Amino acid sequence: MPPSRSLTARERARAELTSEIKAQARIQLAEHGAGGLSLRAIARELGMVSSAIYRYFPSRDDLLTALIIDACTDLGDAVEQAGKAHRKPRLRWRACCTAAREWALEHRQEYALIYGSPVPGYAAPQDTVAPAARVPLVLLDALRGAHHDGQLTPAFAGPALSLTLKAQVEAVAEATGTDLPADAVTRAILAWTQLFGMISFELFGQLVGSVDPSKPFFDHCVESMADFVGLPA
Amino acid sequence: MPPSRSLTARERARAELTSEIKAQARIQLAEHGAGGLSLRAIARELGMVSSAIYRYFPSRDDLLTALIIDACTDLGDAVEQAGKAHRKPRLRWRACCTAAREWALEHRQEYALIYGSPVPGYAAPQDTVAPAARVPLVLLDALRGAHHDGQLTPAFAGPALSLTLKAQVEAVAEATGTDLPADAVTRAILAWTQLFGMISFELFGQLVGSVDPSKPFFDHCVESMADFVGLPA
DNA sequence: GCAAAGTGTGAGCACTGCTCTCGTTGTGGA
DNA sequence: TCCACAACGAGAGCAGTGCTCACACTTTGC
Repeated sequence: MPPSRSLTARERARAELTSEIKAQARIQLAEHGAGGLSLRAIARELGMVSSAIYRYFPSRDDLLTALIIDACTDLGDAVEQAGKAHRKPRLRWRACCTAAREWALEHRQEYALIYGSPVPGYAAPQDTVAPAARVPLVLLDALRGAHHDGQLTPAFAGPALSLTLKAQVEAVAEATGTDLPADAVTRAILAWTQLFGMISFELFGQLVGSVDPSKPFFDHCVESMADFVGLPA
Repeated sequence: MPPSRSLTARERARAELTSEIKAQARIQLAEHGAGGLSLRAIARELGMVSSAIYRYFPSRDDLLTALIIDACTDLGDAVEQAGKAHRKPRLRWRACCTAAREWALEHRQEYALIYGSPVPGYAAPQDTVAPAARVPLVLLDALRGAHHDGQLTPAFAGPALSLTLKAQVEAVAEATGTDLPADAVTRAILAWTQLFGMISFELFGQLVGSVDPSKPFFDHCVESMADFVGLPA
């Protein structure tokens, strides 16, 4: 009975098996995609009976949800870490975008889990919203750096914000604790959708007939959008 | 034995049943999503035995592929028709973008089929590429209209195209038979990825914490991107 | 008129998610 | 130290799936 020092044997075993299941699930995910993920196959591979899995995950969808959350955190870590490596806002922006794409290329099925179509009757709305929000936060942070240096100068004025949009965006700014003007936040969200639109198109094969391989196009867009949001060269 | 005038009774029956199957499939698709599409359930609903379906579609994936192609054509029709309703390039651009979003909102599961994660070990690459290319073609066409009037003036210069990208984009221009400069085509592709990135984010629930409901944001982005590609007001 | 092709039937295989019961085993309190 | 209890794994079983096959029956084209 370890009072504070650690977990009981059973708890350790549980934690270990839980992550073993998830690891095996990730393997199957990479091989057969989200649709081909089978609890029975995982159990078989782990040398246990299928019903035992249900001691750890109440249902297949719960396993999927756990994988989604893990994937979000993993992607968030990758992007955050890439951002931290640079101080100059534009370099930071570049690094974040590139890191997102590279993570996606290395974890195709997990990316599809997060940004593809919601697989079941989509199970996981709330638990995944916080970890999924990390990437746009990092992008906003790059903008904030430039803004504080007085160097955030959008490439062109652009249309004025409607009242509803302005209110929404100001709520976002408040929630994320940023002091960027509504206009800049809006541009950042636009760039965010562009970034993941581009990555999704590349991964899901929508660009095959046109700009494929897509790295040159991707790099160009990252620069274009950096100009668009107003990051100094 | 109708020599030229029409199809034989069997052929008519076949065509009819084929589309009945697809219709029932679309119903199930809208209700349970792509993962929940069941051949047996379709057969049951149509009052036939499940194995009979295989006379019409060799496999579940083939049915899915047929649905994807139908969805692409449907979306393409909607966007093209919306485009045709306007002569002024910017209005045309607006109409196309809005039509794409509205179609997506009205056909969520079918949209997910086309632009979501490739469901199986993705089955359908070649047959779907032509119909899927129609939307970007319509967008390019709006640009072409402005270009011919000498009114296509991008909002800012933007980064220069790398050699590889330039070559790729010129190949796209040639393949689509447009005389737009490489720079304009690149901007159009960027806008295309932004458009569908935004729609996907809205449909797949990525915008819930931020700009939701998304119409104001969508409209703003459409205008922003119209400025970006250089469409005159 | 008749062989051939097309079509619906029903049984069956291998697989899935999930539930339930039944022994076993580790846990924490008395 | 013992013991009740919770957690756990095993195995059978249910309902559902995609898909195949041999079998009848009907339409087609020569």
